[in-house]
Amino acid sequence: MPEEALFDTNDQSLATKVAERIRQMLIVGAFAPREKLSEIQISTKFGVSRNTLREAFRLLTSQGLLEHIPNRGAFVAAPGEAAILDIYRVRQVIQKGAVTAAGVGHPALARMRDLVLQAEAARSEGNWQRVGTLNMEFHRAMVELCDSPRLSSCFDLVLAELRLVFRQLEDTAHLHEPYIHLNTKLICLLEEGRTEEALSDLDAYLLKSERSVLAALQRQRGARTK
Amino acid sequence: MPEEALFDTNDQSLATKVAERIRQMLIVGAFAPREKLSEIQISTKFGVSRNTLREAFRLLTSQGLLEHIPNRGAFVAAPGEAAILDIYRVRQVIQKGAVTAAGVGHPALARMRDLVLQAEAARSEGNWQRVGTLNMEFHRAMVELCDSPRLSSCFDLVLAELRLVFRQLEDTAHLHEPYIHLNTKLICLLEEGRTEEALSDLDAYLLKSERSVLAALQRQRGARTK
DNA sequence: CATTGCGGATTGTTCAACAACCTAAAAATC
DNA sequence: GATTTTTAGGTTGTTGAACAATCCGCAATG
Repeated sequence: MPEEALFDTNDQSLATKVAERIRQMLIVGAFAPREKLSEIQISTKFGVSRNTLREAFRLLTSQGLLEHIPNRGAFVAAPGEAAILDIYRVRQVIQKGAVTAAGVGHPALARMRDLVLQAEAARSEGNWQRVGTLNMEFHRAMVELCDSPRLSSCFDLVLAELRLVFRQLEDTAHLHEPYIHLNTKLICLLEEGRTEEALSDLDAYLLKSERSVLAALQRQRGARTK
Repeated sequence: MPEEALFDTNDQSLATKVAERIRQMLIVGAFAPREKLSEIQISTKFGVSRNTLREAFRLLTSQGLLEHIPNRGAFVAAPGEAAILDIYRVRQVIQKGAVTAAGVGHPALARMRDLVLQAEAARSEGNWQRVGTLNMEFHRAMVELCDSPRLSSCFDLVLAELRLVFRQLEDTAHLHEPYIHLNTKLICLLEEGRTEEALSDLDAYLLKSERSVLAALQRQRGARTK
C-alpha cells in the first residue's frame, strides 16, 4: 500500500487530482496487477471522502486503468495476451495513419529527434527505465504528426495500458534496447519524407515489439505457475 | 428539461445506468447544445442522489459528451469546426486502417451489406432519420473489420460526438442521402477484396462528408446570428 | 457605461447511515 | 474426511444532510 498523498492547489477538482495521482501510481507500479483498491483504505490514506474517491475511480475506469466490478470494487487492470494483441492492432492503425498524414517539417519530428538523442544518452548511462520511457514518448510524438487531439488521447489510453503490461514484467531492458537504432532510422526516413520506407520499418518494429512483449509475458507467467 | 426516467434492474450500478440514460438523451437531442445540466434538477428528476449523478457525470465527461467546468458544472458538449475537423481526421485514420486490415469474408462485411439494404428501404419510406442512423452503423461496422475492441471503442466516442453535431443542425436529410449509393459501391469493392479502390472511395466520402457537415454548421450559425 | 459589492444559487466535498452484496469461516451433512 | 450449507463480518453502493467555496446576476455607485 502506498503512502499518503498531498495535493497542491490549482483549478482542478480534488477528484480529478486524486485520479491523476492514482494514475501515476499505477504507471510506476505502486499497486500490484489485479490488486483490489479498497475505497475505505485509499480514501483514508489520501485523506479524502469515499464519494470523492469514487468519482476518481470512475475516471480511471474510463481510462482502462482500473477494472470496476459492481459490488466487488475496483481492481488494477492487468492486461493479458488478448489486450496486448489489441493494443498493437491499435498502434498499427494509429501510428501508420499518423506517419501517412505527416508533413515534412512537422514540429513533432524535431521532438522525436530529440527523444532519440536522449534515449542514446540514457542507454550509455545504463538507465534502461529511462530508455523505455523515452521510447514510449517517441511513439507518442509520432502520433502527434497527425495533429489530432482525439487520436492522441486514444493513443494515450493505450500507452497507459501498455505501461501496466510492462509493470507486470520483471525485466524490460531487453524490450527497449534494440529499438533505439530502429527509432533513429525511422526519424531519418521521416525527416526525408520517405514515407513508404518509414511505414515498412514501423510495421516491422510493431510486429517485433508485439512478439517480444508476448514472449516476456508468457515467460513471466510460466515462471509464476511453477 | 426531460421527463423523469425509470431504471430497470440488472447487474449494472445505478450510476452507470444513469450515465447511459443521459447519454441516450444527449444523442437524441433532449438537451440543447451547451445546456447546463444542473445537478439538483437532474438528480431530482431521476430520483437519484447528487453523489450518484456526479459519478455518472464523470463517466459522460470521459466520453466527451459533457464538458465539465470546475465550480460551474457540467454542460452539453457542442462540437464546433475544430472538433469536426478532428473527428474526420480520426475517421480517416481509423476507417482506412480498418479497411486496410480487412480480410475477405469478414463477418462485418455481411453486417455492412445488411445495413445498406436497410438504408435503401428507409429511404424509400422517406425515413431520413433512420437513414442517418443506418449510415453511422455502416461506418461503425466498417471499423469492426479490424477486430479491435479498443479502436471500436474509440470510434464510438467520436461517433457520439458526431451525433451531437448533427443534433445542432436543423435538417440533416441531405447529409445522408447521397451516401447510400456510395456505401453500396464501397461494400461491393470490399466484398471483392479491391482494397485500394475502396480506400480511394472512402477517402472521397470522408472529405465530402466533412465539407457538407462544416457547411451545414456554418449555415446554421449564420442563420442564428442574424 | 463601467465597476464594485452583495445575496442567492449551485457546486464540491465531507460525513454518517443503511441496505445490499460478497467472501471467508464455521457449522452441518454425507 | 470431504463437501455443502449457513452465518457473520467487512465492503460496496447509495442516500441525504450539512457546509465551505465559487459563481453569477442584479443593484448601487462613480
